Formats: sequence, C-alpha cells, structure tokens
Amino acid sequence: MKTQKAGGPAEAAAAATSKQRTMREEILDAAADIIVSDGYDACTMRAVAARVNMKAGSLYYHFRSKDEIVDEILKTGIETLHARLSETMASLPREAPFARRLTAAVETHLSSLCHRDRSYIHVYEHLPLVIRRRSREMRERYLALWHRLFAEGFESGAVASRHDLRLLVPYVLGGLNRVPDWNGEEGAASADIAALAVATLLEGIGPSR
Amino acid sequence: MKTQKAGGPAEAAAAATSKQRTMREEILDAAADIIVSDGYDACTMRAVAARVNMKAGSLYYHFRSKDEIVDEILKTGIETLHARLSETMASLPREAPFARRLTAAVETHLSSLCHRDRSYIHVYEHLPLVIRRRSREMRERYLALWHRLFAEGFESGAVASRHDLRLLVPYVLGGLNRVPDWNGEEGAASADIAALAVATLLEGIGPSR
Amino acid sequence: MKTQKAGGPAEAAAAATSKQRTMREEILDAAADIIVSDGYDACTMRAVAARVNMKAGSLYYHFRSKDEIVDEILKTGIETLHARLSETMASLPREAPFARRLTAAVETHLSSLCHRDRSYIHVYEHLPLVIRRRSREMRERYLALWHRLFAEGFESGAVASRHDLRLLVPYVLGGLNRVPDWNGEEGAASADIAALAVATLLEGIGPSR
Amino acid sequence: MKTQKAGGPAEAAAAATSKQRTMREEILDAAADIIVSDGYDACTMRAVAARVNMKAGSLYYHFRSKDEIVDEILKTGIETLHARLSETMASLPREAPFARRLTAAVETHLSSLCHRDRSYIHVYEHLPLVIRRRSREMRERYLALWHRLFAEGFESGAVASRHDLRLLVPYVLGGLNRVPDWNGEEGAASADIAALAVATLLEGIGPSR
DNA sequence: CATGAATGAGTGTTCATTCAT
DNA sequence: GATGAATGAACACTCATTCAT
Repeated sequence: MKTQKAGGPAEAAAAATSKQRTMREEILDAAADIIVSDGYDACTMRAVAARVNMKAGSLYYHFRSKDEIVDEILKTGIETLHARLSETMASLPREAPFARRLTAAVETHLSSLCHRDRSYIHVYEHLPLVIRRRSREMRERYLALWHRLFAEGFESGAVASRHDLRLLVPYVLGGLNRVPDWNGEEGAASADIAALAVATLLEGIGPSR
Repeated sequence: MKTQKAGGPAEAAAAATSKQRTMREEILDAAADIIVSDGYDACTMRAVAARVNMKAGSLYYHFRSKDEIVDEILKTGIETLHARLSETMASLPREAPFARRLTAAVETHLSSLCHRDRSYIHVYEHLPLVIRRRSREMRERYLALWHRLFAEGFESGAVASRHDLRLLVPYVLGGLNRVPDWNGEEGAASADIAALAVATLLEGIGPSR
Repeated sequence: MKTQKAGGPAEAAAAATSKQRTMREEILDAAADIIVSDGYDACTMRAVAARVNMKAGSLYYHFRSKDEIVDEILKTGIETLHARLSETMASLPREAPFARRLTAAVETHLSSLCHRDRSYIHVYEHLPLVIRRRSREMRERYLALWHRLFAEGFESGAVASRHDLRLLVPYVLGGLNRVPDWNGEEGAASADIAALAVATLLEGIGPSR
Repeated sequence: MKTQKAGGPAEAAAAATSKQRTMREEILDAAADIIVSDGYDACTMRAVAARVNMKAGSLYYHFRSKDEIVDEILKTGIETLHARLSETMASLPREAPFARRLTAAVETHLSSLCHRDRSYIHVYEHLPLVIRRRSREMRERYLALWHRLFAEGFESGAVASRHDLRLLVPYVLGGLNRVPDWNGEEGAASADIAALAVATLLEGIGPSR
C-alpha cells in the first residue's frame, strides 16, 4: 500500500473503507443539495465543506477536484435513474399492456425527479452547459430505455405509427423534466401528475371518446 | 437606478440615438449568444466585450451593470414572445376552432424558441436560479396567454374537462421548451415538431381512431 | 494664433477669453464643492462635469488633467487666504497693538475657512497626502505671515519670550483649522469662535486676572 | 456579518490563535503605516499585502473586507487612546490640581499621537469623510473624557467660567491633533510640545505675570 | 485525515484620459 | 467647444487549488 506512489486516497475509491465511502457520500449529498436549492454558482468548495463540517482543503482528500464531485453526482444520478427504470420495467409481467408500462415508467421517472432522496437527477437542470455535456453518453443510455418502451408500444399497435420516436421521446421527457420546476415542493403529488401525463399522452386532451 | 452620480447614456435607454441602440443591441446579442452556446458562466463581461470588439470596461458606457444586460435580455425575450403570441392569436378569425388556435400557438412558440433571430427566450434555460427568479412576473404574464387558450378550448368543448389547467399548461410548455435542446440546430424543422406536438396533444399517441 | 502647434486652449489660461475664464472658474467651484461636501474620492471627472452640465471629456478642453484642477484649487485657496491676511494686516494702523492684530488675523482666517464663498482653503483637509504635499511651498509662505505677526508681538513684549514660534504657529493654526469640522454649518458664528480663540490664546484658560 | 457562507478564521477574531492574531496585527500595522505615510488612497489591498509578503487575495483569509481592516484600525486606535487616557487620569491622586491633570492628559494624547507604536490614532486624519463618520460614536466617548477634565477644572475654579466647553474641547484637541503633521518625525519631542501646549493653555501667550 | 494559510487566475466594476467627429 | 465612445490600468473581491504541518 505504502509502496505505490501515484496512489492518493482519492484514487482508491473502489478500495475505500466504509467510513471513507460514507464521507464521500456525505460530500456528494451536500453538494447536490446546494446545487438544487441555491444553484450551481452557490456550490463552492467552501460551502460544501461547511455542510459536512470541514474546511475546503479537506475535501481534496476525498475528491481530486470539484469536477470530480459534480461528475460523480451526475453519474450517480443518471445511473440511479437508469437502474430504477430498468428494475421497474423488469418487474412488470411480460404481457403487461403498453398503457401500464408507460404509467409505470412515468411514475418512476417523476418520483425520482421530485423526491430528493438520494436521486441526484434533479441536479442536471442546474448545471452549466459545459458540465452537462460531459454526461451525454450516460443520458443517452437512459433515453434508450424510453426508446425501447415506445418501440414496443409501436410494435404492439398501442402507439400510432405516425410518430417519430426521435421526436417523441425527447418531447415527452422534456415535459416531464420540467414538472419539479413548476410544481415546486408544495405542488400536486407526482402521482397525480403522472396520471395526467399518461392520460394526456395516450388519449390526447381532446374530449374523451 | 440606485446611486447614480453623473450621466452616461447607460441611464437613458429610452432616449438613445439609433446608433447607440444598435450598440446596445449588439451587446445584448453577443451576451445572449454566449449564454446559449457556452452557458451563463462563460458569459463574462470580458467575453461579451470581445465579441463586439471592445474591452470590458467599455460595456459600462452602454449598460450600468452585467445584471442590466442579462435582465434586458430576459425581458426582451419574454416580451417578444408575448407580443408574437398575442399577435398570432389576434390575427386568427374569431371563429377559428381550438385545434387551429393551438397549432398557431405552438408554431409561434417553437419558432421563437428555435430561430435565434433576436428572440432571447432560449436564454432563460441557462440562467442561474437567482436570476431566473427575477423574471417571474413577466413569465406569468406569458403563461396567462396559454391559460386563456386552453380555457377557451375547454369552454368550447374541444378540451376534455378532466384536465387541470394548472398542471396542463406547464406540462405542455415544459415539453415544448426542451425541443431546442434535443433538436439542436440540425434537427427537424420546428414546423414538424409543432405538428407532432399538436397532434400528440390533441389525439394522444394511441392508435388513430 | 492658429499657427502655433503645441498650444491647446488649456495652455493658454493667461490669454483666455472672459468666457473661458468663467468656465474654468465654474469647474473649479464645482470640484471644490464636491470635495468639501463628499470627499475627494467622490470628486470624479464625471461628477464635476455633471455639475457644470458637461460630459467628462469636455473638461479636458479647459484643463489638462484632474491634477491641474485640484492644484489650481489648492493654489487659489492658499493665495486667496494669503492675500486676505496680507490685506487685513496692511489695513491696520501701524501702531495697532498685538491683541488687535491677532484678533484681526484670527477672524480673517476663520471666516475664510468657514464661509464657502470662493475660498478653497477648506478643501485642503480633504485631499490625499500625495496631493497635499504639492502645496507645501505655498502653505509655508502663508505661515510666514503668522510667524511675522507673532515675532512682532514678541518684540513688542506682548508675547512672552518663552514661546518657540516654530511650535506656537502650527499649534495655533492647527486648532483654528479644525473649527469647521467640529462646528459644522450650524455651529456658533466664526466671530464667536475667533473671540474665544483670541481670548484663550492671550490670557489662557486660567481664572481671569 | 452579512451573508457569510462558510467559515474562515476571518469570522472568529475573538477565538483566534496567537499566530493568527499576530498575522492580523501585522496586517493592521502595515495598513496603518501606509495610510499615515502615503494616504488612504495608496492603501490598496495589494499594497498592504506586499508589506506583509503576501498576495492581495490572501488578506481575505484574515479579514472579510478592506473596510474591516480600516474599521479595526480606527476602533483599536481610539480605544487604545481612550484606555490610556483613562488610566492616566485614574493613576493621578485624587487631590491633584487641574494643571497637573491637564499636563498629564496632554502628554498622554500627544505621545500616543506621535509615537507610532501600535497607536493607530494618527490614521484618522487621513481617512475619507465617509469612513471617518463610522467612528463618530467612539470618538465622542473619548471626547467625553476631556469634557470631564475641563468640567472638573471649571468647578474647582481653575478654569475661567467664561469658556464654553463645547467650543473649548474641540479647539484644544484640534490644535493638538495637528502637531504630528507640522512636527513630523524629526521635530521637537512631544514632551516639549506638551509643555508648550499646557503653558499656553493655562496662562496664554501674553507676557508672564 | 484534517486544517491553516497561502496563491493565481479571474470576476465585475470604476475612472482618468483620449480622440474623431 | 463639446460629446460619444472607447481604452487601459487599477481596484476590491472570490474561488478552486495546493501543501506543510
């Protein structure tokens, strides 16, 4: 251990003790919290450190740079989302109809977005462009999940053939992602919005048939 | 506004000569451009100045502060959008059906959003929380236009009564606002997306009836 | 006139037309006013220009630099003071006793200091050290007047021989110069203070003999 | 005090370690020195930093702002002066005559003013109006000490009843405060000036009785 | 592991000054 | 004579980062 030269503790995230991992997570939580509530600009190393009762310099024992913190938040956020949606979809019976699959997906997405429990996804919206772009690949992997959902819907005849998925998916998710902004913390429960979204999506807003 | 001492033209935007107005606009354009393409953090006074072949200090001849620049972009953006939508709606015959009104509205919104011709609306998405909040009132005035549109649709029976406008409007606009992000400059024409959006909205994505 | 090259109008103060001279004086007045009421730091070229309904750049037609303005204020101030005191002393009958001469001198000094009518002396106190020092020579010429006054008093036996003039003069003037600060605009008339000062000086504050 | 985010030692002056306190003091000394010798305008953060072999930004580890530095100098200066004079007066026997009390007071004041050993009082004279005003309250507490001295002298009959203390005190201190300016570093010892001042004050400059 | 102390690059802003018009 | 427009140097201040202890 002591013989390796290049290996500062920040590099050894994998081999980290459980206490370290805890500290890393505390820092990530603190940073994510600040970003969501006060914006990225307010998320200085000093501010993050203060939330975990440290001084700024000490953070560098746990992370190599501020970017590493933000990137990890981003990565964790999307991966969590990805994992949840994967799991949700997998847990549905194979013969579940499209409407039910869609409802489950929307609910999963929205609840992850609105509940602030360890799901860093909401952070994304508050990040500067330069940083956002770094997560492009991961985001596309998540989008692929939605693509597959709609593609299946299309194949089963539940989705009208006239829709171009390349447009539909971002359009749908664009609408969903904005919900927390407009709906705040006090707003309608995400379940209500999910219901609205699904109904609207499936039948449109025209008079019910 | 605050403790102004002596008078530069920065104080007299209204009485500006046409050449001044041009310079002001050039600066606003430059700033908006930087914000949209590189993010708010990249939009330093020095960067803006460089785009208009100036030094940072010179900007203060035209604007009193950076905030004044950003706020004016924000204000102009929303007001332009508001004006365009107002005009669009006013230009429709009184008896135009809801579907046509909606299509016109969506097209107006999307074309303003995607074409970068003096419509600063796209900037909003890239602004820090603190600044965004300053435009709340203006944004709500714009939202009211959409509220009225849907309310009329609801009264005429074109919109199903089951929808809560407080949820529907932000949901729809949230979807629309994200279009430029996913669709970039190379993407489908905004007219196509408008068509998709309207069709989806009105009839849903279910199999065509 | 038009053939001389190096001669901008600022150089030709002596040959100035009466309107120029008026403008120069207006500027000097404005600058002095600002310095006395708001401090030297508030006396920017823009602020001065605004008071005479100009733009900053235009001042450079009348003065070569800000320093020239300030130096001229300083010079005019002390020279006015010098002239007034000279005149006052000269107007006294040759046989006037020391007490009367002293009273006249103190009154002249204080009234110049307190009344803001074109006597720029009060400005001195608000100037940065670097600038103050530039007026050293002129100030010493003024001090010489006081030295002579006390020297005469000493020779005539009216001033006790025990006093060192090098200490006495600055001490006395130091006290007098502070009067406007403590006494403001609302305070006792300068005549009252002059009386107090003279009485105190001549007889001390001990019980009257 | 205002919107402090995270914690540096600049916030905890009271709890400072001895080394911190030393650094703070070094900075205060440097700033005071520059102000006295080159004027307030020359006292930039860069200049102060250079004197303590730092870069400008580092000062902010020790102080929250430039104002904090200046205010602390001002406060320390007056409080030191106050404390010294208090102590001096308290150390005199109760039955000490007015002349002796006055002499002690003048000597204390002048020696504090002239010796640059940690007594920042001399700084005051070089501060811009806006800043000076911030110390008004503290200065008045100091003036009160002198008021009491003269009031006692008046009661004991040592001071002629004809004097208005509201004029006398500022007049006397005005004279004393100017001493360092005229007398520089090379000048007569402050003890000599103190003697002169007291003698002049008590008996006047008239021929000795 | 954590901190005290420092740094360098960069931020928004101010201001005396210049000069073509 | 005066101004609109610009500049360059400076300023106070912030922040991610480093490193000896």
